[in-house]
Order: sequence, then structure tokens, then C-alpha cells
Amino acid sequence: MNDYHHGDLRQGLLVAAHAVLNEKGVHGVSLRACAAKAGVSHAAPTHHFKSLSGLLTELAVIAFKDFTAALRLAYDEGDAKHTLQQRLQTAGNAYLQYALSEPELFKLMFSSALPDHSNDRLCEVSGQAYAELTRVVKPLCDERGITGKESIEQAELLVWSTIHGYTHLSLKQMDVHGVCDDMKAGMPPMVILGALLQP
Amino acid sequence: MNDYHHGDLRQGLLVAAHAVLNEKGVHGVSLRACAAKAGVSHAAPTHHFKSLSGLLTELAVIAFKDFTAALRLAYDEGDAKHTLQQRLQTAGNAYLQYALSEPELFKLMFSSALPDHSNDRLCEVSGQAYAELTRVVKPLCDERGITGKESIEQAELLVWSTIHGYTHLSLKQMDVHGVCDDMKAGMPPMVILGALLQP
DNA sequence: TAATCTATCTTTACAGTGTAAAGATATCGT
DNA sequence: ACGATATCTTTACACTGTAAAGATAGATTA
Repeated sequence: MNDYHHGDLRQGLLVAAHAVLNEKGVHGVSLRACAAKAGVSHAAPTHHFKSLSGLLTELAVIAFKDFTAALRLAYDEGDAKHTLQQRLQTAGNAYLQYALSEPELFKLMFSSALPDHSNDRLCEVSGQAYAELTRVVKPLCDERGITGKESIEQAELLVWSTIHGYTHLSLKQMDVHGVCDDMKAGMPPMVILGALLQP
Repeated sequence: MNDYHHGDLRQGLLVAAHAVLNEKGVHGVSLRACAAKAGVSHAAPTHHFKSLSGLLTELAVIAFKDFTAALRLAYDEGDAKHTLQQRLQTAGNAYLQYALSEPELFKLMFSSALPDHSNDRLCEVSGQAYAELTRVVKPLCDERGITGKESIEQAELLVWSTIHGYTHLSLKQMDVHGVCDDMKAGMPPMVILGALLQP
């Protein structure tokens, strides 16, 4: 006698997908492996997710929410006793730390192919993560006398680029050379970049 | 009567792989599709490349060489008549422009899964691209009074992170929303970031 | 020149993948 | 109690990478 009702297979598949992702990596995750891990037949996921992309998109949505929460927590912790620049550095470190604690999930979130990045909900939650990371940029621009909507948006873009780019590089280093000591130290002080790029 | 000798199938497969990459995207490239495009049976590539990963690794190696050449050209063009900071901005623009001109190839180069990033030759050519991009950083550090090997290396890392991160973001925007007007303008002026991060 | 050797490609085969269609089962509502 | 519906399974098919064995063309050698 087979169990025809799992209880909450949708959630079970998401948990299984997360596990398979961590075991086999972003490229090794398959719909059938997720189904097997959840203890159901290979075709069962179809009834809860339209496709593999659908399952991974949903997993990415959940991950972005966690990610945003982690960024928010780090931002709210060091409140008034730090300078705005220090808080930006802290935000960058939180970004990096999340990626290092959930490397495969992070790679999935920013994978170019697997999840559907045109999905509305995914766009929304990734936008929220972006907003959370760049939350300190606006006041920092005010402080430095940078005005104009366009300049502020460019500042946000560049801040995100720097932090995300460094995180991307760290993950690649981790893949090739294993865990490195430099990573526990967090991001390099971005003030160095400031010295290099100051007008 | 079948042709049992292609002439230069190795090169033919690399050309075919590039074509398939541009047609189907990074995730859509398959060994069998490359073989079909090259006009040979699906198992022929095995004798020239150990696997799909081997073929794509070789393609990435070639791409990195082109990439490095493009960066070097841009660097050598604007020589003495620009400030070091302007030359850094130029290098960043060249980085972005290559990615926008060969988006799928660029994505392949930095794809976490498909090519073998522990491959010695791939490590070497990607290292050369990195060195070319950050070539201006050392003299810029001298100019700004940044000394110490570690600080200079951190500066290089942060510069690469900013430029690569912005490029990554632009490609994602291109995937989701199509070609955008902002891209032809190149990178935002990194001096904005300097104003934000100055000590 | 003729035979053999070697490199190159094809054919065949197998395990794995996503996904669609149809069938089986269990729970829910009436 | 019984039919409706949601949920899962079975079956099927067209793909994928890759290994093994067979066929062919060109090169080498006697």
C-alpha cells in the first residue's frame, strides 16, 4: 500500500530541494532527486510546481526573504553609535556572511538560468534585498553633499556592485581553493576604495 | 558515403559551441547540439574534448584571451593624456562593453558550474584578465599614498568587485528587461563612489 | 605497390533528465 | 454512502552525457 497523501508535499519539496542543492550544488539539482528525497514519485512535483524552474524560483524567493531579514538585522543592530560609513561596511559584511553561510542558495539566487528572474514575486523580493542593502546610501549621500536622484541611484548601484562583486569573487575562490582565512575577516575596508576614487 | 574526416573538427566544435551558446544561452548549450552544428555525429566531440565541461572550458579560455586583449587595447589607447582615475574608468567601461558585446560568452566565463575553474589554463588566462584590469591600480595607489602590499591587493580586489559587480548587474537587467539605454552610457562615474567612501 | 597502422568519426547502448498524459487512491462534501 | 476533487503513481517520450565497439580514411612501412 502506497501513501497517496504526503501531508505537505509542497513544503517537503522545498526542503528537499534545499538539501539536494547543498549536496549536489546548483548544477546538480534535479526534479527527480528532489522528489526522491521527499519520498514521492518523480512526477509528483508537477502538481505543486509547474517545472524545475518553478520549484527553484520558489526556493529563491524564500531565500531572498531570509537574506533581506539578515541584512535588516545587521543594519538595525549597529544603530546610532556608528558612522554611516561604518554602517555601510557592516551591511557589506552581512551580505558576504550570508553568502558564505549559504553558498549554494546564494548562487541559486543569482544564477542566470535556473530560477525565472522575470517572475514577479522574485523581482519583488530581490528588489527588497537591494533596498535593504542600499538603505544607508541615501543618508550617506546627504552627508556627503551628493544630491540629485540620478546620482543617488548611481551611488546605490555602485555600492551594490562593489559588495556583490566581492561576494561573488569570494564564492569563486571558495569553490576553487576551498575555504580561505581571508573570508572570516569579512570584506576589505571599503574606505580604501574611497581613497582611490576620491575626486 | 560519409565523411570520416572533418579537417579541423576541434576548431569546428569550438565555433559551433560559440554559435549554440549565442542561440540557446549558457544553460541551453549541449554537446549533441554542438556536434550537429559542426555536422558530425553526437559522439564525435569525445575524441577532441573529454566532456562537455572540457569543451566549454576551452571556449572560456579563448574568450578570456580575447577579453584580456580588449582590456589591454582600451588601456593602451588613452595613455598619457588622461589621469589615472580616468584611465581606471576607461578600463571599467571596456570591461562592461566586452560583456555587453558577448553576453553569453561572458556569462560562460564566470559561470559557476559549466567550465572547470580549477583547470590550470583557465586559471592562468582569467588571472591575466584580472591583472590587466587592475593594472592601473598600483600606480593609482602610489599617487594616493596607499602603501603596503596587502592594502594594494585589497584595492585591486575592490576595484575588480565594483566593475565586475556592475557588469553582472547590467547583464541581469538585459536578460529581464532587454537592452537598456543606460548601458550605452557605460559605467556610472566611479568618482561618486569615491565621494561616498572617502575617509 | 600493397599491407598494416593509427587517427578520426559513426553506431549502438545505457543511465539519467524534464515533462506530459492517463490511471489509481484517499480525502472531503453532501 | 456515494460522488467529486485533490493528490500521487505509472507509463511514456524526447532529450541529455558518455562509454564501448565498429567502420573508414589517410599515413606509414615493408
